[in-house]
Amino acid sequence: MPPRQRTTIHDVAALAGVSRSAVSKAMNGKTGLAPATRERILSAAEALSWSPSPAASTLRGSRTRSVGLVISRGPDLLTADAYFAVVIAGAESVLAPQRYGLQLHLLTGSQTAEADVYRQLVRDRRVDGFILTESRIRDARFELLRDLDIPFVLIGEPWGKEQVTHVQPQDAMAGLIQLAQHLVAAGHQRILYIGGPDDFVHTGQRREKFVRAIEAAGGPTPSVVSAAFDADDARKATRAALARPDRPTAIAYGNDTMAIAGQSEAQRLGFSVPRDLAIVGYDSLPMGEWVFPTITTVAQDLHGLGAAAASALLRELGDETVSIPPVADSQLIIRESTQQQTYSEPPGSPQV
Amino acid sequence: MPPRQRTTIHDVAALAGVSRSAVSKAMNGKTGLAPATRERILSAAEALSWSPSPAASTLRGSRTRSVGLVISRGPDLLTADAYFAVVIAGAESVLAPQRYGLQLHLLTGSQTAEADVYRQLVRDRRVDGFILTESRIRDARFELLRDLDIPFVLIGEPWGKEQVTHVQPQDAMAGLIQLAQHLVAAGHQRILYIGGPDDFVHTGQRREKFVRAIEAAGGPTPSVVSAAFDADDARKATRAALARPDRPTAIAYGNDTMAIAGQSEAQRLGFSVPRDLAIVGYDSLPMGEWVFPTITTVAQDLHGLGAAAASALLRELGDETVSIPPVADSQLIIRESTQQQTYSEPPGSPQV
DNA sequence: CTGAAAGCGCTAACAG
DNA sequence: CTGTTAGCGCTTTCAG
Repeated sequence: MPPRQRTTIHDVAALAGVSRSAVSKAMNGKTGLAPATRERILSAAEALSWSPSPAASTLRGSRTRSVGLVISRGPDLLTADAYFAVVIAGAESVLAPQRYGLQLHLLTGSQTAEADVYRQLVRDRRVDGFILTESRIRDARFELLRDLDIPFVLIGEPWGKEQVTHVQPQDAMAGLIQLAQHLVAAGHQRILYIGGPDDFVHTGQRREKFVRAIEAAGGPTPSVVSAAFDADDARKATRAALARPDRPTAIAYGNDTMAIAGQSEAQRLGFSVPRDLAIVGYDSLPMGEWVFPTITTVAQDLHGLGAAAASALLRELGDETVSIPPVADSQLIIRESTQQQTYSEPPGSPQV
Repeated sequence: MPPRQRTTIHDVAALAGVSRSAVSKAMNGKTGLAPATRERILSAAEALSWSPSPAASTLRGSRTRSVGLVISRGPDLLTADAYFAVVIAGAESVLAPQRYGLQLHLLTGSQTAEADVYRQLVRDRRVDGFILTESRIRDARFELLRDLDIPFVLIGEPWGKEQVTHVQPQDAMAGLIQLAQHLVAAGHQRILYIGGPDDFVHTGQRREKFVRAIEAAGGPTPSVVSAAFDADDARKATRAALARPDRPTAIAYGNDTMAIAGQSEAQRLGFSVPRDLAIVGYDSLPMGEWVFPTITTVAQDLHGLGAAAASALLRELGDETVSIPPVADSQLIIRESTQQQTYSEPPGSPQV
């Protein structure tokens, strides 16, 4: 007795009493089929629980039904920013129902290695398009992917005047305005912004928006410094800031990771948060709720961004039926690290 | 002028002056080729920077050159345990050089959804095998994947007497023994172990090993409780434990996430760590170094586990040439949360 | 040790 | 509106 045969387009065609090309058309939503016929084919496929073999379609020159996501970071930052997990889960939530897969590549190496990964993925026809995260200044990926002639969607705002399909929150400013009002209402006189590395587009934007929001709220113009998005740098920057006689009464960080590390460093130096110092982060990673005090932050709709990016990409790939889900505005989440009465005078030196 | 042709096996055959089947053999390491010929073919492929089209190979009935990793967790835990990122990076480090891709699926839903994902991935011939993480009690995935007749490798020890290929640290006990000696040397009289949920295999093992290690080191038999691996439960368990008159002088947690959340809760209750209470975690996630005090933990070679799992899977898939890299022993990392002089008497009540 | 030939399952062009 | 046909690029017998 021969082993059970894999069901193919042929079986479905036979069951529906049509030709294989009719089945193909039905499955790919092409025109040129009587609605009744299409219906019959679709239910035959359903009955046989058949769907086109991605390998065969790919070989034939059509799509892979798979999208690529390449993440390139130092090994530590990878674990640091659980950021990605949520974005991926969001993307998955639209990809899976459309029977698309996600090829993930986690790189800890150089930029040329990154380019090679893209190139190879395209050359091997493993993906139909890419989702890019973390928009960079002078982002080399755009040109590369255009050369490779493969669609892509960026999460975040592209650098400069680049014309690239991208998704972003409706109103990225919203949460920062709330944050500014919150800080100004608390009466902070000296506010420091410790931002991430300058090679990301969002870093500068976030910083500028923060400064603008504080000014708009009638607060003192914040001073700003840059760190490297990692814990070590955030610590150093925090220590330096707190050593100054005119030390800040509030520090805002470019992300939650830095805020957590910074807050710990302040505590280690003997400062009490939020009594001596208010701390705020950005992203609203769950982690911010596990530390003491819990960290006030600006929540981004990371899941929504992942879902929107995936949808936009599917549209680029020709799936006109997919609609792009809205991304929620950013939003202030007030937690313990800023829950304090009005600051009028700088707090006394901490006892160490 | 016609558009540039994709280079195929034909071009390589022509350049090397052999037949296409010879090229195929050379690329797949099959026997039946003169070493010199093989050499010539390989360099021709190199020169044209050609490698077999995965789609064509797959269609032909050979492999996909892609492995699957399905992670199934609540949305919060996903971000919580950056654990995965390291494992994936480790796997990638062996997959990429072998030109294998990784299909990632992040699920936040039910177990039946999980089974469907496996089934579909296999049916669509999207992967050649799977890497499984987080060995579970009565793990249903084994039977499913055996039914689907697809190879897989488990990270961790399988449940019960299951015969499944798996990878694990050489000596998982090593770090716990060091930890026990460390705690016992500090003179702790009452030690509590707050473990993770009972549906994972490693949870029970870790707990038992910890208890055994403490006893072996001459310490007091620890009491144990289970939480849900998430921050909320860890907090609750911690609060309950600290409310008792015979509260512990040291709490060991099943992972760093819980330890961080637990430590914060203790601080919120007014306890000073490590003065009133020692805290230890497990995993050595970078996050443990960002909080104050930094968390003593047992480091696992997560990257090594990912790499070993990927290698083992490639071997299962017939790539006899890959060797399985060693996984480092677990190892105690002493940080601030246990750096304290000897405990003789229970500390006084904290002032709240 | 090598080459010729068949076909994996699908899609798109074209003829009916 | 439907059916026939010709490959996509590769691997694998099988005969030389």
